[in-house]
Amino acid sequence: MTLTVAAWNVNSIKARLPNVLDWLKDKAPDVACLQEIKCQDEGFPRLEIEELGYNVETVGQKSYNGVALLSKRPIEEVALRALPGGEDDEQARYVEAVIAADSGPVRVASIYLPNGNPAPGPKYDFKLAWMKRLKDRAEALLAFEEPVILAGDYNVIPRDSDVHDAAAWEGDALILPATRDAFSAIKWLGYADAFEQVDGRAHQYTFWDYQAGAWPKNNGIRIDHLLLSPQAADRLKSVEIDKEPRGREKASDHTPIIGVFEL
DNA sequence: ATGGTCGGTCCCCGA
Repeated sequence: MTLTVAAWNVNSIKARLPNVLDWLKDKAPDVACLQEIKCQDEGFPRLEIEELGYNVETVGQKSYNGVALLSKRPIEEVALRALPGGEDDEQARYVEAVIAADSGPVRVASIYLPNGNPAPGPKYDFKLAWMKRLKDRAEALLAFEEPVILAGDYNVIPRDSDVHDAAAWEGDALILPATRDAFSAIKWLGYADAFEQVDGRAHQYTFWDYQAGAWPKNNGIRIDHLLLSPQAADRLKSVEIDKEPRGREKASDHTPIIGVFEL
């Protein structure tokens, strides 16, 4: 059996609801990790999404951030609603759950990694500290030896071939060497970037700024990723960036990435 | 080019 797992930064679930519902009906992913829902838990359009056959878990926040995890399969356990180690971190950026797939438990996290601009500065320090906490959690998860899919908006451009013009992004928190090093450090633990695992693909993007005609000019960046534990990477069949939602009216500035697993 | 984009809001801030 296949399990499809998607990540999509929707940039406000309320502003995006018709687009999100259309996309869920059309693509019907088994699991959808949403970021930047920009609402509190009680404001999330839970009923409309449950009607499409999803179990819904949210970690909401007023105005900013907020993540959701939607699953057609039963959610056995919500393991975490925040990354450990952030005693004074109030930002809603992480939810991790165990999904009951046909092959057994699959652990999925919906991740909204801090943007970090301007860099240097306190926001960039917060980004790097958050990435260290994510690395620590990713390392702990390897001990379970189960399929783990860390899906979301990482705000990291991994390679120069993941941006239309790397020079235009020089100095940005999404591309700085320390940002890439922190992202690589998670991969070196033993996690695979699902998209990079497929050879020969470059200059495919998941985000295009609303400004300056970035979408029609295809001035994009690839910052939404699926990181896979070995047990998930072994079962990866395909991964695609679904550009259709970005071309619609009232589009998010991000578009979904969808992984298909034999799980 | 003299603006140039959104979304959520105490009318600017974050992306």
